[in-house]
Amino acid sequence: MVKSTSANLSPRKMPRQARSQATLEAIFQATIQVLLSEGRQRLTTIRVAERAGTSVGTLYQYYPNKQALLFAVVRRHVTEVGEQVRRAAESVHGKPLADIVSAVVSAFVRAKIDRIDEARALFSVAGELDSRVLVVESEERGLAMLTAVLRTATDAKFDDLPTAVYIFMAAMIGSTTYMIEGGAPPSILRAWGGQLESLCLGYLERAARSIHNDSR
Amino acid sequence: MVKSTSANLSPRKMPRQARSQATLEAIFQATIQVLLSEGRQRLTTIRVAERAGTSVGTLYQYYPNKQALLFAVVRRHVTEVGEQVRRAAESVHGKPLADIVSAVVSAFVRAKIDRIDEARALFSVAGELDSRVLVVESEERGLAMLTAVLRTATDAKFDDLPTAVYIFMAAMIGSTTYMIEGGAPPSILRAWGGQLESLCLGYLERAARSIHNDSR
Amino acid sequence: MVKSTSANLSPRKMPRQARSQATLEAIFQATIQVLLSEGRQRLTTIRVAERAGTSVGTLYQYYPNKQALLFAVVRRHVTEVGEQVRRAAESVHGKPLADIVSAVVSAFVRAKIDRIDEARALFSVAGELDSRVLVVESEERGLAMLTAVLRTATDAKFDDLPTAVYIFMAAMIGSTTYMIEGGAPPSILRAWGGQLESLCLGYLERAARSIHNDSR
Amino acid sequence: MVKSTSANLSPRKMPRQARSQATLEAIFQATIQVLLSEGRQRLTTIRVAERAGTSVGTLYQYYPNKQALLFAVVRRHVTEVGEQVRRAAESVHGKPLADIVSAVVSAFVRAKIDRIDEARALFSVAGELDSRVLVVESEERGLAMLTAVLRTATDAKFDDLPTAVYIFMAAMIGSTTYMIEGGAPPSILRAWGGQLESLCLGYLERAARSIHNDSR
DNA sequence: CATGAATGAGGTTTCATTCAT
DNA sequence: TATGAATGAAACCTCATTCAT
Repeated sequence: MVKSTSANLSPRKMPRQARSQATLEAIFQATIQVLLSEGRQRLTTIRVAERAGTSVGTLYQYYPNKQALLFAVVRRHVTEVGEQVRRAAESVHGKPLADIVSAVVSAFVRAKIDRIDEARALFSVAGELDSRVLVVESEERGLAMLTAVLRTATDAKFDDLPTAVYIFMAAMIGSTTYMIEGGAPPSILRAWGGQLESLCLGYLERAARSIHNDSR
Repeated sequence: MVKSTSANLSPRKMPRQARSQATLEAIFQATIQVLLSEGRQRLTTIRVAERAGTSVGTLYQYYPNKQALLFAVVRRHVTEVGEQVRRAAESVHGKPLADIVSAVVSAFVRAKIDRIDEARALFSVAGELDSRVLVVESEERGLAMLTAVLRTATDAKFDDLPTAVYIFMAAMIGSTTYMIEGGAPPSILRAWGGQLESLCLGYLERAARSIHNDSR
Repeated sequence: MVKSTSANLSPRKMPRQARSQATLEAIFQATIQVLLSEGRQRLTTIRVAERAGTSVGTLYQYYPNKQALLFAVVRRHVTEVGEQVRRAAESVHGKPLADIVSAVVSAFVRAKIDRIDEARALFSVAGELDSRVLVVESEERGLAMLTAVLRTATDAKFDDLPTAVYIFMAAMIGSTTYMIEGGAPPSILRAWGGQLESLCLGYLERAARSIHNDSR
Repeated sequence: MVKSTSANLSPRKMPRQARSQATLEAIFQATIQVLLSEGRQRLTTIRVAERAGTSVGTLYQYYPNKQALLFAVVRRHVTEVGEQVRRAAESVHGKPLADIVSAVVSAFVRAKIDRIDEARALFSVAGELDSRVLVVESEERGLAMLTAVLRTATDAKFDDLPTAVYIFMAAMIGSTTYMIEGGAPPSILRAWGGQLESLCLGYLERAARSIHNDSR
């Protein structure tokens, strides 16, 4: 078995033919499905190949080993969610705090819920050391991005911006993960966007010396 | 869905001899240590026994199977953290919201940080279905407890208490998990109690029709 | 009583490639050989695989577990012996008692002796509950078959046919098993067919009201 | 584990104190009970000790190893059954064939049925090499004994006495084993003595030059 | 003597990975 | 390229036996 060295975790090839592309995607989706239906412990290469409608041999043509498969699932998820949030953040540069929080939180929640299967599958892999690498990378990009946009808020200045941003992110990501994974009731799931916005905004307002503080 | 055998997850015997008691505890601690140093995937019964300074055979005298070992770790953690929070909550019945949040949050944070090894170990097992059972149970007790205490807050009434409590808990547990697991810098770790209190209180004040709302 | 899991005792796949077919048969024969040379207690999957010239992994591609291996050996033996006897019995419908007994007994003895390795191997597994299932099934078919043919005997009618048939079968199978397993001397082994015929015919004549009883 | 060398199979001590005697017997009976209720594969020393109401340690005070336990069960059974038959045979020296067969067969059947638990338990151990040794020994004594008594039959002389005796024994023991183990219906079980007598006598009369052959 | 905790070899089974077809 | 049979290391778990208490 391949030990968790950081080598060899990237896909083997990016095939140009359409058929190969389809196979690759089928394997990718199958990985998620097996993770959801069987759990991390029962995720085997043969099961994935079967669910994808191919054979193990073919699977190994695209991914050098099993870790790479998990890596791919995690990477795609965090990349895409990150991308959605980045776009939202860019569109509210230089707006008031409430607008920024609203845009960022709702983009995040939408992205997660659109990919809820991926999110849950990812969770069962969260304990894995190798997946952590990707998540930490993405976390750093997220912190930088949020720091940048919050600095432009027209109506709030933060004494300790790094801390505020960290808590913001922890609240947004952590509590959403808790909810998705904990099997929250539909009523909560529906209200999630608004509640999370309230949670984050409530915190950030407390953390900011609001510019109009005195005029209240 | 992941199959849940649910068979025989309770410890095999509670031995009376002092030697046995020590062995039992050594195995318990070894499980946590191996989980932390090697991760869930590399947690093997032999490795646990070795780290505990015994043999596999002995391990199996106390736990009927590997799942039971994990079960024991998770159960003890959630039980003890839950207990700390419960005590704190009882001591602030009928106090103002800020006091309640402060007491609950700081009890939770203290309990988690006192058991930070257990908490991290628990995380790498979070994906396992069997552990979920315990966590869900404990969640339900937590919700009931928080609902009860928040109802007694002298200065806040909630239109939608169930939702507010759920978000409160998700924020408290979820973001703490995120932080502990994400490897937060010491500066954050130190500030955690206060920040988390701010996060939760900010939210709950927004969610409450504050009694003195008008007099502001 | 011995617990009967009764799960998954049928072979895993019937492969089409010639290589696989050969492997399957090699494993089958190896099971018998190991049973004979080492006994049931020392029949291990690794030993079987080694003797078959393959690896354990391969063994498990064909049989889902060890029980299934034993099951296969027993099933094939009782099926084939049963088949031989059935054919012999059909060929003597409507003949005199002596002819019927002669045909049935000699077919049985020949079938057993032709497969004497299987027969001995089977014996060391006889205590196993799962094998009993098959044997009992085959016993029932045997009783039905013998009942049918004895009813057509031209020169004998039985007051209590069910009992007579049962004793006939018990004598035929039981004493042959005893002999094969007890390590009878070659002289006995050679004479077995005739002696067993004598044993069974002696009994059945006593059990029948012989039609020509009076004219003797 | 002790390999099946023929060493060390005898009980460790024959205790004189009554309490020890009782313990020894309890272990003996427990072995049979476990064999019947769990099967050979699940016969473990701990299970036997528990069922006997003692501890493994104590068990090992009386038997040097597990094989010795099985050995003891088998030995006692074959010894006692053999003894019953021997007494019956002695009582019919110099009597007619029918009397001899009747005495021997009914003694055998009675002895077996009186110890039917032992008989069944013994069966699940039959495949074991070590038990075979005892059975073969006892078989030899049996053959000698039956040869001796049949030679005194007043009304029958055998051309090939060794063969006749062997078949007699195989029929008696083999078919009884088949019946007991096959789970014969009660009707058969009740009729067994008479039927078996008929079986054996039918054969032996055919095998003998009956002295009064001419006078028929 | 009795107990039962401890040991660890050995058995069963799974699964990532390779490679001949 | 695709397939899936083969491999064997490694995981889980059991149990005969010993020995300190």
